[in-house]
Amino acid sequence: MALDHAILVSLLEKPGSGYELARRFERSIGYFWTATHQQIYRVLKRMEAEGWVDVRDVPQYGRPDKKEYSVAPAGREALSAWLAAPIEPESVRHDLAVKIRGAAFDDPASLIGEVERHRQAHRDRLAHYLVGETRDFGQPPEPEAAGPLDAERELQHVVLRGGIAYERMMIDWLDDVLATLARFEPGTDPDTGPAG
Amino acid sequence: MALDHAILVSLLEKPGSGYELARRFERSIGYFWTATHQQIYRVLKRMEAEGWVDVRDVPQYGRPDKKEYSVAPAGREALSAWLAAPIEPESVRHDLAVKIRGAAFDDPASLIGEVERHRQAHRDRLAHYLVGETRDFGQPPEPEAAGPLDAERELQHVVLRGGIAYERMMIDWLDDVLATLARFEPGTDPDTGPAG
DNA sequence: TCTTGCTATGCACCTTGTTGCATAGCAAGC
DNA sequence: GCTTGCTATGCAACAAGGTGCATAGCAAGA
Repeated sequence: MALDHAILVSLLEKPGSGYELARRFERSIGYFWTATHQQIYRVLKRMEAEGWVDVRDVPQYGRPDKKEYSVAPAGREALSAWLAAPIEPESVRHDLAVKIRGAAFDDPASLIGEVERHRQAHRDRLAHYLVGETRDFGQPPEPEAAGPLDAERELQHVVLRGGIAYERMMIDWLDDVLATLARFEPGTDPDTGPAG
Repeated sequence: MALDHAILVSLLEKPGSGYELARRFERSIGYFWTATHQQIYRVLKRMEAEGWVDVRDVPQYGRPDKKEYSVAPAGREALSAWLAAPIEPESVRHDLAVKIRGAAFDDPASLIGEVERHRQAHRDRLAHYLVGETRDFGQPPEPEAAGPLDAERELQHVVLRGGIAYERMMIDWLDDVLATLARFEPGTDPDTGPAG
């Protein structure tokens, strides 16, 4: 299970509470791994029991207290072991591709609106990534650290570049899909005919 | 749940047994939706109980008999309803991206072999797609059917083009990842130091 | 005062997905 | 006769993920 490891990586990048992790999973990490706050709290509890993370109660003023989690040595070891073990290339699940092939047995043209909606979502996400890239990686590292490479920064950047490449590819492909769908007349259900 | 609908689409393209569907999910459909034979048999059973599919016992010689499933009218309606309902853009889960960001806290260079393995898997899949594209879509549709568009064929092709674009994007990105990882010295664990 | 809304944590239940195993027909080879 | 291997279907148990709901502190505004 990689949710464990995604949380460990996030906590190594910066310790935080379950709530804060859930916010991160709506942003940066969430671009390549999704999780609800329920899953996160559950996994944190289990990892605490296994000694992978340490907890610290943090009193707060003006808002409820929180539990700040950080990675324990056993957690680092578990992450190292996972990094060293080979994993299978991801198994994809594209609902939209199922819909597109399914549209052949319904009305292809009626799918155009849905595809446009997805295209817009990918455009929005791309724009968001590009803003983040300029903000976080627009300038060269830090003025004083001209020598050694900052692994955390460089690797975060290459993952972000992957996200950007993915969104661009998706937008181009969805344009292709739209052009293909547009070649069909509305109401061309192969079974019920043009009249529905 | 889209597995139901993926199975319905596959059965509309061609009726078949659970076993045959499982084989398809290792090939064409499996490129954008994965399922084991266990899931398929379970879903087929449920869809049969709901009247979405019809079953026909097919005696076979030289091998065990099979049950051939086909889509019933209620199944077509369920598929139509799903096609008309908006879905959320997919939630991605990229283990490899978690590994890449995690490598910043371990030895980045030690991830090179794993990334190369994934790159090769994507090259293999791309080659496989391209062979299939030439085989199935290399020639224009059918000589006699020069008039109306074949929705099933065109939409299968645009989905395949999406798979091809995805694999090409991944290969390019993994080249970028490899170039990035190569800039780190082996054994540069930020905590244990170069000596390990 | 009451409501709204954000922060913060968590339980219970249900659905999905995965793993391991079991059964059985039939063919081919040793 | 025995084993191996492919076709074909399925159960049981478990792991993972998702939905709905509950609780609670605190601030701001109607």
